[in-house]
Order: sequence, then C-alpha cells, then structure tokens
Amino acid sequence: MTNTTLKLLAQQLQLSISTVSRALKDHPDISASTKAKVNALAQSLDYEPNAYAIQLRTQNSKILGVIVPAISNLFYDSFIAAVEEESRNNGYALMILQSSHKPENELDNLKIFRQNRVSGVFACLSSSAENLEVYKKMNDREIPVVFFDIVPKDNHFTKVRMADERCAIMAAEKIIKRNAKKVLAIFGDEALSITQKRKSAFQKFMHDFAPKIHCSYANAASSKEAEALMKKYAGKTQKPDTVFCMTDEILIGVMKAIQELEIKVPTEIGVISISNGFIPNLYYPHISYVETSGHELGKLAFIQMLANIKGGKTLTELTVDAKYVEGGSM
Amino acid sequence: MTNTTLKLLAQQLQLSISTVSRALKDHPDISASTKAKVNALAQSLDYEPNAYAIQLRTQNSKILGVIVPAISNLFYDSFIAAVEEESRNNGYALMILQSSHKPENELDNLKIFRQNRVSGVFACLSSSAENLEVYKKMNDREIPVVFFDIVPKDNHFTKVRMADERCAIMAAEKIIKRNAKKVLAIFGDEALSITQKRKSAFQKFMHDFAPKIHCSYANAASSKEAEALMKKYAGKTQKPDTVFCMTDEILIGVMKAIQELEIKVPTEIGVISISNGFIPNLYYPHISYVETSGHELGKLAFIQMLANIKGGKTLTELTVDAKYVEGGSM
DNA sequence: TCACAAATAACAAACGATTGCGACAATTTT
DNA sequence: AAAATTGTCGCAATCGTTTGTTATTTGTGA
Repeated sequence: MTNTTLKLLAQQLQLSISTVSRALKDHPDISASTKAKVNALAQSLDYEPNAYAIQLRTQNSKILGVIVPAISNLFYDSFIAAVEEESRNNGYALMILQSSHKPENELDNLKIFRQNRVSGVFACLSSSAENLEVYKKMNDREIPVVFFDIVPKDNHFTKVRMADERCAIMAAEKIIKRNAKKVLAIFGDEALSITQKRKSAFQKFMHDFAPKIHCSYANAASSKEAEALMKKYAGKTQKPDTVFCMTDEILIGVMKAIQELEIKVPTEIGVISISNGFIPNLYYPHISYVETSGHELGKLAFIQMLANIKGGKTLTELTVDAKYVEGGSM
Repeated sequence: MTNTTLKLLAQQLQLSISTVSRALKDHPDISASTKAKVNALAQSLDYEPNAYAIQLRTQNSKILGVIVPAISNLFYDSFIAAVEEESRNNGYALMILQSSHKPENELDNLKIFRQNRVSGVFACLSSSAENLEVYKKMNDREIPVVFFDIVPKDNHFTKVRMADERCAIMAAEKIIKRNAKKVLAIFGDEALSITQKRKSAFQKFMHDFAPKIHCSYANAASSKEAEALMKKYAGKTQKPDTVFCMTDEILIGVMKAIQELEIKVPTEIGVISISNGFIPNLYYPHISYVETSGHELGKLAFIQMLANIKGGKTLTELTVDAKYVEGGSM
C-alpha cells in the first residue's frame, strides 16, 4: 500500500495541496465545511504526515540523541527511562546509541546524530580522553549538548551530574559515625573525572575530620578487581572493619568476597556504597548506600535540554543532591 | 553556522549540484579530477548529507524502532545492547521507546515510528490484550515487524523468542534429579503468553515424569508478591524443599524471604530460576539457573529483521535454545 | 576535414510538506 | 453604485538529495 500524502488527499477532494495542509492544521483561512471534509478523508485514509518532509522544511527533527557508555547498566538505564518518558510527554522521540566505552564509537554515534539532525544530544563521556572537538562541532551546528554523569571539565557546556563530592562526603560521615578504625575505600576507574572528584573529596574529608582512622585507598575498574582487592585486604593481619564501594560493580565484587569468606555484615565488617539502591537491596542485611538516582538526573537533564532548545544558551552545571539510605550493613 | 549542502559545494566549485552529488558517490560519469576537487572541498567544509532529504528521496530511513515494556530491565537491556551493536555495524540507527506496560503508549510509540518511517520495528508485546491491528497496519505500510520475547500467537508475523517450553522443562528435569519432594513453582504475570507456555510445559513435564512430587503453583507479577508467597509457603507445616522462579523479579523476592527467614540454601531449600545470570550470581551460593540470553536473542532478531527488509517476507518463529548453569543452590 | 562515439557535466523533475502572496468572489461600507 | 473589506482557496518557491535525460566538449578513425 502506498502511503497517503497531502497530494493524494488533494486529488481526491479536488482541492489544492496547500488547502489540505491548512485545513489539517486548523488554519483560519479555511472554511469549516472544507475542514470537515478534509479531516474526514484524512481519517479514513489514515493520513500521517511524513516526518522527514516536515523536518526538511522546518529544520526541526523532534528527535533527541542519547549516548551512554552502555545501555546494560543499572544507572544509565534508569536515566534513559526517565529521559524517554519526559521526551514522549513533550513530543520528542529518542535515538539511543552506546559507545561501549570506545571513543571511536562515540565519534560514529555523533556522526549519526548529526546526519539525522537531532534536536539535541545527551552525552556521557566514555573515556578519560576528553576529545571535546566533536562536541564543539555539535555546538557549531547549533545542536545543544547536555552532558550527564561523566562530564567534561570545560565550562562551555551544559552539564548535569550527581553531587559527587557530597556523595563521597556523606559516606565518609557515616563511616566516621560508625567508629571505624580501619577503612578500605575502593573507587572506580581512576581515569574518570567522576572518580577523581569522589576520591579527593572523600580523602580530604577523612583527613580533616578523622585523621586517626586508618584508610586504604584502591581503584577497581571491574567486579573481578574489586573482589580480588577485598580478598587481599581481608587476608591481612589488620583486616578492615569497614569497606566503602564507589559503584555497584565494586559492591558486587566486594560482596562476592565477603560471602565467600563468610565474613559477617555488619558485625565483622561494615559496608557502604554509592548506588541507586537496586543492588544494595538484594543483599541481607541490605547494604547502606548513598543514593544517586538516574531517574532524577534524567528529569533534570531533560529540563536543561528543553531550556537549551528553546531559550538559547544556558551554560550551567547542575547537580542532583544525594541522600543516605540506611540498610543494615553499617 | 549554516550547514554545508550540495548546493553550497556546487556554487563554490562552479559545478552543478548533480555533478557534486555524483562525484561524492564515485559515479563513473564523473572525471577523476573533478571527484578529487569535490572531495577535497567537501572534506574541508565538513559536508554531511542530510539524512532527511535522502530519506525523502529514497524512502529508506536506515532507522529501526524498538519497543520494550521497560528499558530498565536486565533482560531487555541486554537485548537492546545486542541489537544496537548489530545495527550500527550495518549502518542502521536505533530509535528506542518504552511502553511502560501500557497499551496506549504502545500505540503512541508505533505512531512515532510510522511518522518517522522507520525501516523496521522490533516489538515486545506489552500486555495480554494482543491488539494486533496496529501491527497489521505496519505491515500494510510495508514496515517489517519482528516480535521478540513476548510474541503474538498469530502466525502472520515474524517472531523470535526463547525456547520457553524447553527452559521450563530443563528446570523441571533438574528439580526431579534433586529428588525434590515438595516444590513451590512461582510463575510470572498470568496474562502473558510467555508465562502460560512455561507454566503448562512445566506442569505437564512434572506430571508425566514425576507424578509423586507435590507441586504448588503460583503467580507473582512483582518482587513483592513473590516475597509474600515465599513467606507464606515457608510458614506451612509442609515446607517446600525446592523453589522454582520463572523470572529475575521473582527470584529477587524469593531470596529476600529466604534470607530474612534464614533458610539455608541448598540444604534446607533448593532454588532454581530462569535468568540471564546476572542476578543469580549475586547470591551465595550462586543460584542455579536456566540461561536465557537477551544478547543472543537480539542477534537473532536482527538477522531476521535484515532478512525481512531485504528479501521480502520471512514469516517464521525462531527460538534461541537455553542451557543450564550450575550455581550451588540445587 | 567531417562524422560519430565516448566522456563529461548540466537540466529538471521528483520526494512531501509548509507558507508568503496573490486571485477571486461575496459581502460590507461609504 | 463604486470602493473597500473579508473569506476561501490556489500558485509557486523552498528544504537537500537523487537520478533519468539531455547538452556540450573532447577524441578517434576514415
């Protein structure tokens, strides 16, 4: 079946294309009776405007692009879910691509976005190497970019992220309150700015407010690494009595080690993490965590995007605040 | 900055638009020297063809649509990740929408897909009410639809899914092997065809090959429900010695109950589930499961889509086989 | 030198929708 | 009754690309 077009409707009604077009959008120039006829036929022929023709004309695609390192990720998929919801409510559709942590994919994806003339892009940097040139190119094309979660240092971009420093500090506060003596703090991929922020904030806070607590700092880029680290430290004579996990991945690895070694939580060891809550609540007792909500972040990002699209430039860095959720592991 | 178009290139080179267009795609009509000049300028002016104009001309959008009940789902997001990867490798981009289990969203989403003239749609039914009219409409428009996971009964569609009956039977086999005496089998949303298939296959198998084993069947649409069910059955005088969980959600609920009641796995109770493996491996001991890979299914779905797009109609139902993964819970 | 064929590039018509402007009637105003 | 206003609608250009057809140049053989 051939698609119904304005042309087809016009022919059948013995009207001009422009009249049909105007009738369909309730233009005052068109008489009520004509409008009725046009609408009736459009309905019965199941007319649906061709989005491509419209965008070619109007230069406005009503499509937003999203780049995440990986879709299969508890944080990002809740972010995406939120953005998708907001988008649909506002008449936008989403085009989602994953960089798989590879800069070359990131470039490819951005190219696809440019070719499809998306109205805006939500981007999460995939690597430490901030090749911001491409993003500047997007700005040249007047395609707004809203960075989320892992954002560039450069101040020329709109950014939304969790209050990373606050998260780390909240965790540190709880650790101090627990009267910990020896802490193992495991952070994520060292190259990422988000890791650096959290780590330095955590370190500074512990140093300033609890210099007597002995802290061991480590980085783990995967579950496996975290598991190995935990096992190593648990084997030492001076075992840690509290462990801090910066990400879900790390928490999973740490818990694998703890379960395998049959260390009791929270009596033998306290556990605290930064998470959206899904993983911490799978364990028993539930792991206490500082909540970072991908959902909240998604909503905020969308608001920023809309502001960017409509009102021109709004170059700011906004953060979503965190809150502590008591499990039973501290 | 205004976007570079063929027109602009043509003006600067004192050539016609058609010549520039042909030069860019290495058409034999154009001389090598002209091609070189055109390519050089296109490069330096960062020319990128307007996807909308192309699609308007060629009626081919190179965009595929995906509808899932929810993006935040361990199974679907691995499916999406796989499809996305295959798509990018084949020059397609993905438009992803979620129905949030609401039929009205499903309709809205399909409308968006039609308006954007996607080249094909991957769909997972969001409800028991199979309102297939919309999908027939897609077929009328010659937009191929590949159903995945939760598929319609109708044979006029292309479908890929897990070998649901096999999954259930494999689990049943393991339960019999374990010498279970009393089994609690919890299935998912009763209205879904996928649930019905798994349940009836499981029931029939248990009935035929182990009629002496006492089985209790139940349905749980959420984690909470599963948790409540497990607690209820654990409180009975005749406690189940084995529990089967059809989904990750159910497993999560069941494990909450088991952990809270401090029931020992696998000595006091055996646990087996159907999953992609992520959740089962978080527990200790690992939960044994029959593996259903969203990744595999995604790859298969993409192959089917490509066949549909290129070779016309291929109306078949393909299934991805499952395998049993030994944890330590049986 | 002329005719004839390649080789090269321009013309023009689509694809489907939007929109400023002008055309023509019917109606109102003076 | 002539002029101005209003209500309806059509014409035509435009967005950026593709592609069938035609026009122009260049080179070849007789």
